[in-house]
Amino acid sequence: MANLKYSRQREAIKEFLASTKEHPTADTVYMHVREEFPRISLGTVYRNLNLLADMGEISKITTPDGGDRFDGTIEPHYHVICTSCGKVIDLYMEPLDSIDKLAEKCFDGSIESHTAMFFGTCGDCLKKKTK
Amino acid sequence: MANLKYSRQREAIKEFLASTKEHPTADTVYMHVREEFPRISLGTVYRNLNLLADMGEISKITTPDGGDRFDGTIEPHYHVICTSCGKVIDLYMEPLDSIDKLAEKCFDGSIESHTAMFFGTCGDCLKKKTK
DNA sequence: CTCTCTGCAAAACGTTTGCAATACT
DNA sequence: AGTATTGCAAACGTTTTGCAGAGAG
Repeated sequence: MANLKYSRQREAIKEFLASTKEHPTADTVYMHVREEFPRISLGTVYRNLNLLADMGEISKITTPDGGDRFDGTIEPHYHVICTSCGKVIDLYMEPLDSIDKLAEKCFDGSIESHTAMFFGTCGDCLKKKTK
Repeated sequence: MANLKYSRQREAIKEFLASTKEHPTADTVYMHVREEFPRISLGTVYRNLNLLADMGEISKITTPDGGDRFDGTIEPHYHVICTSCGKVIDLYMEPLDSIDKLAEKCFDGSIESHTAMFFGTCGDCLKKKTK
């Protein structure tokens, strides 16, 4: 894990993720980074996204509707998926660490972490519905 | 949605799911149902799993390590994925409805539901580690 | 010089779909 | 008879991988 060499492509991927609040798919990252590196390949994008996620520098979000999404921040937070427009939205609320303890009581084993994801209608879509 | 005809294959799929506490992938369901219906196709298994999930008769579990899993019960409960053996284990704890309200306070929109999934080491794997 | 990283293309993987035949009502 | 469902095979979208060459240390 320490045998890591610098790569401009990886840096660009990281920078792009840091610059957006969206939660791009690997393909979207590819499209954008390609503006700076026209010859970059999708394979390289995937390799670096996985590498960065494994190193804990970015996070990988598994969604129920196929196609993982990536998030430039590893600050603990949750996500809401808008059931109307499909957007993935950051939800900064206090980490629900307590539910791990709750879960542990009901589980034959030991809980290390959790993920949670919310479904609902985002502000923009709510407005459109009211019209 | 009301134009639904009985099918022995669908019934067998439902029965198999009801008979197991595991959380089989579509392929595992296919393997088992094939014992009774040797000519059933994977496409049919997928079509029925999705149909049953849409009707709310079974549930579909999205996991981070590719390959959805299916659960014969729709009773609200959570799941733990063992980081050691990969098993998906039922976790019956009081539904965390309160976290929806918590989330709503931090969200510009309205929350309808949530999913949560835990990661940890199951009892069996803990024992093996102790040895 | 060595070892990692890249681009490319092919393959793997899980899932969906079009079609003609079959089963249900 | 009419229509939902099936088996089959092909297609799909996403992700991974093998390889030879380029780039970093």
